[in-house]
Amino acid sequence: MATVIATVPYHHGDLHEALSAEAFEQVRAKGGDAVSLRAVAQSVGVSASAAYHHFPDKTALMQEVGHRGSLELDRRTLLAADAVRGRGRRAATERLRACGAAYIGFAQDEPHLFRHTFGPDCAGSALPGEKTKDSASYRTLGRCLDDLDRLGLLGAPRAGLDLMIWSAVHGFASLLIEGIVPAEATGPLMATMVSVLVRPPTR
Amino acid sequence: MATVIATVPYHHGDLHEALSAEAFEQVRAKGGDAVSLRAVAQSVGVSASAAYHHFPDKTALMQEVGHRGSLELDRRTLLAADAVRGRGRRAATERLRACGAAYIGFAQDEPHLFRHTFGPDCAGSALPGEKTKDSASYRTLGRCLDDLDRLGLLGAPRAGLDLMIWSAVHGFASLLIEGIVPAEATGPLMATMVSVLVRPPTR
DNA sequence: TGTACATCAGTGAACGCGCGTTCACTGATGTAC
DNA sequence: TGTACATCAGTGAACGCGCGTTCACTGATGTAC
Repeated sequence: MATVIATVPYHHGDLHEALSAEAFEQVRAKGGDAVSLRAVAQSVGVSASAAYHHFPDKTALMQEVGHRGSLELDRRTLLAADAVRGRGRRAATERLRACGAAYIGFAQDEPHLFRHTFGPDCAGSALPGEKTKDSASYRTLGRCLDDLDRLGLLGAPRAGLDLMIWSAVHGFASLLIEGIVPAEATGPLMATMVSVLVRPPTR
Repeated sequence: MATVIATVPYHHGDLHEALSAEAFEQVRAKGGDAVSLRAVAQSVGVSASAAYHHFPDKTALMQEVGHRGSLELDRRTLLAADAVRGRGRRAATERLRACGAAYIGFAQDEPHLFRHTFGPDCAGSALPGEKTKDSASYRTLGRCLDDLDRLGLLGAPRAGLDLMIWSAVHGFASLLIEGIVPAEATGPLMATMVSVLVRPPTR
């Protein structure tokens, strides 16, 4: 019977990824302000200075966390929208509602991540080659509006609605996680949005 | 001719107020995260420990800053709404637009203050006897909607519109100050809001 | 196949910093007699 | 009117802390010959 001695290898393998993932997890759990580069390095089992071989400074690491956060938000909204099948009025309406609810749900489930992702340390400076403006979650909301538009259900001109609904959903999510607005208001808010945007059925 | 020796009095007069005002100013200029109790005390010309005769801890001081911030926001929105005179369709519509624009303008002019006021250090815990929910700026927006409603101009049921418009304005302001959405979009956003909420003139 | 060597990814000690908060203290104030 | 004294609002030194970042270094890796 051979004795196997598990050895921690001197070279990590993919320390960049490991640091980024650990930082993400710590931001998720404690919030961006409470995360230090030292703590992240320690959790990964590496000296703090090792991080400087992979990131120019702490800011860069934190920005990558923000990027991961927005990917997660994108994933959730897309998933919610795709889960609603059908091409009719009912489906298109429900899709918009579900997409908005998913956005808000992300903030509710992961408030630290949400704050960090849209906070001053991340938001302004998107990752190279990306403008946050055309984030996937924004585009997903837009596609829900397209569906409604195609069915002739929008009560107002299509242009500008993207931004309005994104603003409303984002603002509500922000107010919600700070306790300024109650979680129970989420359903009613999305209902109001729909009732304002979607023309009532002609019968 | 008498020589007047200006003496800094040992007792300050109103150190609570002075600290609060100085903290407000520093948050305004540098952002909440960059403000330390020590720096505030020093600016006022007092030892850091003196602050503890007036505030239980730093958090309490910062919360008071947040309160001042929301008062300023209230002041601006109210001022903007009141500046629009008249009782007709035109005035009511313009009043809503102006009120929303003032909210956004506050964020734009004082991003640090805006972030701090609605940030996790302040928002949740309102000052005793106050629920942030019925903040004056929220109520001012609501009164603009009331005006429109009274004229029969709302295209959707009145209930819920307050929250929707507040969310939209707040969300847009948040996205704006993080550079995610351009300042030029402010006008179009408010135009979209109006076009969505206000029934077109029957002619 | 074996060896010298350049390269890269780690280490750990140190620098320099500012922070919130506590503590024993002292100077000023105003009130009771 | 004068004085003793309790009260309150200051002081400044110290505690204990964790932080981001730099630096000279060393261990592992892989490639050229």
